Amino acid sequence: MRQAEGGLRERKKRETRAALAEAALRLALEKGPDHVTVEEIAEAADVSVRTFFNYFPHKEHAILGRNPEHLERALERMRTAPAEESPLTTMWFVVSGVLRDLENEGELSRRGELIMGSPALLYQLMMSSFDDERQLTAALAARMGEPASSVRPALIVGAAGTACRVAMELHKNSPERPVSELVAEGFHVLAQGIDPAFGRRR
Amino acid sequence: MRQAEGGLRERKKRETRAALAEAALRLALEKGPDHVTVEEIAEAADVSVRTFFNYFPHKEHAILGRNPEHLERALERMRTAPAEESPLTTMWFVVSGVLRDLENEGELSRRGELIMGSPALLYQLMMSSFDDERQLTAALAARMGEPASSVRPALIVGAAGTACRVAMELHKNSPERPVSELVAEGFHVLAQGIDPAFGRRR
DNA sequence: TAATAGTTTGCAGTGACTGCAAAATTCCAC
DNA sequence: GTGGAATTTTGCAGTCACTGCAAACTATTA
Repeated sequence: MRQAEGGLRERKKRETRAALAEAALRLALEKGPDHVTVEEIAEAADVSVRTFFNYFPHKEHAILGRNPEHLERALERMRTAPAEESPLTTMWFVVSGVLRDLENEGELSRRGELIMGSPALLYQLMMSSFDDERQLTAALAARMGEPASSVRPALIVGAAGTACRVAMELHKNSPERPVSELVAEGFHVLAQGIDPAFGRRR
Repeated sequence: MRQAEGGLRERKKRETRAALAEAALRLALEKGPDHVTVEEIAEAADVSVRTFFNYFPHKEHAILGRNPEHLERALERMRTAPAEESPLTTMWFVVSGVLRDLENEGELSRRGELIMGSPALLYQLMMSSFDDERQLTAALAARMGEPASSVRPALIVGAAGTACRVAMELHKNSPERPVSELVAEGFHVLAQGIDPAFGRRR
């Protein structure tokens, strides 16, 4: 019988994965993401290099240590949102949920600057974000009763992501403003219209 | 005396660069971006592999073959925009200028689907876009008389980029709608407010 | 035409990543 | 417990991207 949770095998896999992610993050913080080799990470987690690649497709993925639960919870939040909630409001709750998750795990401060300081990491983060965006867009379009090919749902999800990225970037230069505050401001600007005078003379 | 344009040396450099970019694009279209090796590209352009890396930092950069003139023209457009033009309108002209440039070069159709089909290319494009974004943001913030740390200019530039990306993605699934039309729709949605009901019940 | 400055190239090396097949480990039925 | 099935780990060989270095080459210019 297949036991997905309790078995020794499953537990060991979780442990190995966690050990690799932890080692990757620690070493990246210590030595800078570009100066860590997969060999070191594997060694620190006490497995072979080959095993590392059984768990993660590349170094960056391990450092990012993305938690698949976040996306699941985000999609769940979207599915169960009250019908009368407007789309960007839903995205707002989704995003703040993820931010809260990250803060609870202490990951936000720990990984934030690391990511923003490394093109390779930012790139991989966005890469995996695109997958998420696609799923979120599909879910949001469904919620809004719009076809998958319409611009608005995709733009809402994309712009929300942009607001997060911009917030992280600005936070890097103005650390006194917390990310969540910057994100909130971004959402408000988006909501009201980024530029009401568009196409007209102001 | 330094002669930046006419010299044989300069011309040869331009030719080599063009030959490499052309070979990279042709081979990527032929065999798929992931199945081209730098060795093949260099061979097709009749230079050594090492020389390839003197011109481009990585394979993707050569395939993208980004034209630095586009950014320059974009920044120029922004600098010379009439004072009474609203920020997103300025971005609109900037973006349509680039789109027109790309269309004139026949690059849009040729590279568009290639890029959207390859994660590595899309990431690389975005990465180089980030640099552009930073410069555009700075220029736009200056134009708007806002500090570099404020959210709105960064969000306008970022959201404009998102509109372009979303347009490319949607165009891939609905080729009958031209990219420029999708971009235009995106800008209008952004301008009016992506979600006027944000934070309220609708 | 000779010195100089800039470009190309080969070479050696590091490091990411993959496929394959053998070895080790866990699982499960008996 | 034990044995065979299923799964995971590992080593190994190999490909490819990319870098630094120093030698060979080529255009420039005095």
